[in-house]
Order: sequence, then C-alpha cells, then structure tokens
Amino acid sequence: MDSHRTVKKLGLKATPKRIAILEILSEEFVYLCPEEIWRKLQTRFKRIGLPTVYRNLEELSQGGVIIKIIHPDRKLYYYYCHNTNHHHHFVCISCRKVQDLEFCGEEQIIKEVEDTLKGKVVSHLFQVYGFCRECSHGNAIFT
Amino acid sequence: MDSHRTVKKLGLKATPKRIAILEILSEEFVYLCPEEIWRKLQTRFKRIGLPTVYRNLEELSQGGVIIKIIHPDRKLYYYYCHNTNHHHHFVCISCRKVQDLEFCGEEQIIKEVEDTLKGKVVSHLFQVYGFCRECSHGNAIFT
DNA sequence: TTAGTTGCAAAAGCTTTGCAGGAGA
DNA sequence: TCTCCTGCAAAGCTTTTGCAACTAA
Repeated sequence: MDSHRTVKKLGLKATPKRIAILEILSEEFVYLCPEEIWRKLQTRFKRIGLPTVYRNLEELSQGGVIIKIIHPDRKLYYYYCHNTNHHHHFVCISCRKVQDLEFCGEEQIIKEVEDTLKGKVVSHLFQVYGFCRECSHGNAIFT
Repeated sequence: MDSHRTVKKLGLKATPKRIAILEILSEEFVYLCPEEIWRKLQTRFKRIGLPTVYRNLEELSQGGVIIKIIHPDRKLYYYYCHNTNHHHHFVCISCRKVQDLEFCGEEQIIKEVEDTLKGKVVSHLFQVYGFCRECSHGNAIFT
C-alpha cells in the first residue's frame, strides 16, 4: 500500500518516479508491459525516459515487490501481486486480468523429481491461461 | 524417427535442410536455440541461413513435431519431445536436459478455475526447473 | 511446371548500456 | 556532500521480413 515505505525497505531511494511506477502497478489487476507503464507515467511527468521504467521494474522485481509474467510473446510484463504466499496465477488472455490460484502441486512435483528422476527442484513455473468470468461470457476481445 | 515422413505428413516439402533440423533436434535430449542448431547445420551444409532455421523451427513447432521451451531469458528454445501424451517437463538448468513428468494437475486446475473463478481454462504452462541426477552430484555448470 | 524454400541483406522490435547532469538522504 | 537516479542517445541482440534465385514434387 505505502509505496514510499516499500521502496525504502528494498534499500532504494524513494524517487517520485519509482514510487509512481509501483503505484501504477499496485492499482492495476492486470499485468502491464514497460511501455504501457511509461505511457501512464507520461501523464504525471513531462520528462520520463523509457529506460528508467525498465530499470525500475527490474529492481522492483528483483526485490520481490512485483513479479514478471511469462508471456508467449516473450515481451516483459509485470504484475503487482497482493498475495505474498506461494501461489500461482490464472491469467485472462482477453482482458489480462490476473487471479490467484490455490492449487499448486508443489509437493507432488518435488516427490516425483526426487524419487523418480533423482533430481533436485529449484523452482517451478505454473501459469494457467484462459478466459475470466467476464470474458468467457461473450465479450472477449482476444488479441 | 523418420524425419522425412514426419515432415511430409505436415504438408511441408522434404528439403534436406528441413530434415536435418528435425534430425538434429530429435537426436538431442536437451533444448536448443536457433543459433545452436544453425551452428550444427553448418557442419553439414556450406550455405545455410539463420532465417531458414528460424522459419523451419516455427513451422515444425506449429505442426506439433517439436515444442517451444519457455525460458527466463526470453529467447527461443526448441525441444523434440518423444512422448506424445499430454505431460510436462523437468528442465535441468545446468545441462539443459529435459525429462518428462507424470504429474500435471490439470483436472484440479480446471476445477478450481471453473468452480471458484467461473472462468474457462484454455491452456496451462507448467515447467519445473532444477538439477538433474547427474548435475546435482557436484558437476553442475550453472550458466 | 510451379508452389513452396532458401540466402542474403536489411529491418524490426524490444531491451540494455554509457555517460553526464540531477536529486534524494 | 555523496551516492544513487535519470534522460538521452546509441548500441545490442534476437527475431522477422522482402525478394530474387532455387528446388522438390
């Protein structure tokens, strides 16, 4: 909520632009790409560079405050996730809304990898794509 | 196995380079990026363009003969998967070896999305990263 | 013959870097 | 004051496109 404090907690300076980037994302329930965030920032700042957006998004995501969304188009997308527990997302491919999922299956994965393959799990990527409630009711704009 | 027939079955012409690309991938148990495949092709063909590799990989993956591997570096990677059933992969982040997983959890995901979120699942991405048996025994070369 | 392929060069994007000037703490 | 940030311009890289020449069927 308090973007200023969140930023400082990461050991970063609380510059107006950094705070604005975090605020923009935290007010959205969809994932955004750097350029979209940049365009939103332009309404608040007359001079704002795209590299600044890229740099800040990377820092915030390194700090765990926002997450990268894996997208088939291989562009960078970021999402502010309010839920701090380990969980995964249901991503609407029409309106880009992101919703939390309870299901994970991490235990079973680790068990299978360790027991059957004798390997070691470092991380896992799990994302579900589809149409959210609103978009599956006829008004989907698939892009 | 028979790359020639596989290619023709997709409605594509069986050109030597196309077949070679498929053969190279089908003999590997790791995922490769277009440039790596291109370098391997250069030992067989004196003239071979990188765009040809990109184009063919895209066609073969459209045809379902090979799959794209989602990678954090957002580069394209392809993998020839011998298993035709729905399944997921355990990817070794050290040696790039890919191994099939039995666990999926698709039913639970669909149930949760439909029951709780009232949405519709179109696809899901599930990939597990870690160290394979060999690489977790000390000889890992993490890049 | 002829539609599908390929090589080359160039373009296209998105993302990153260098660096001098600027601003939080 | 002193790092850390930022804007701008330029570079970097991977991937894609245009087009004429080529080739599998």
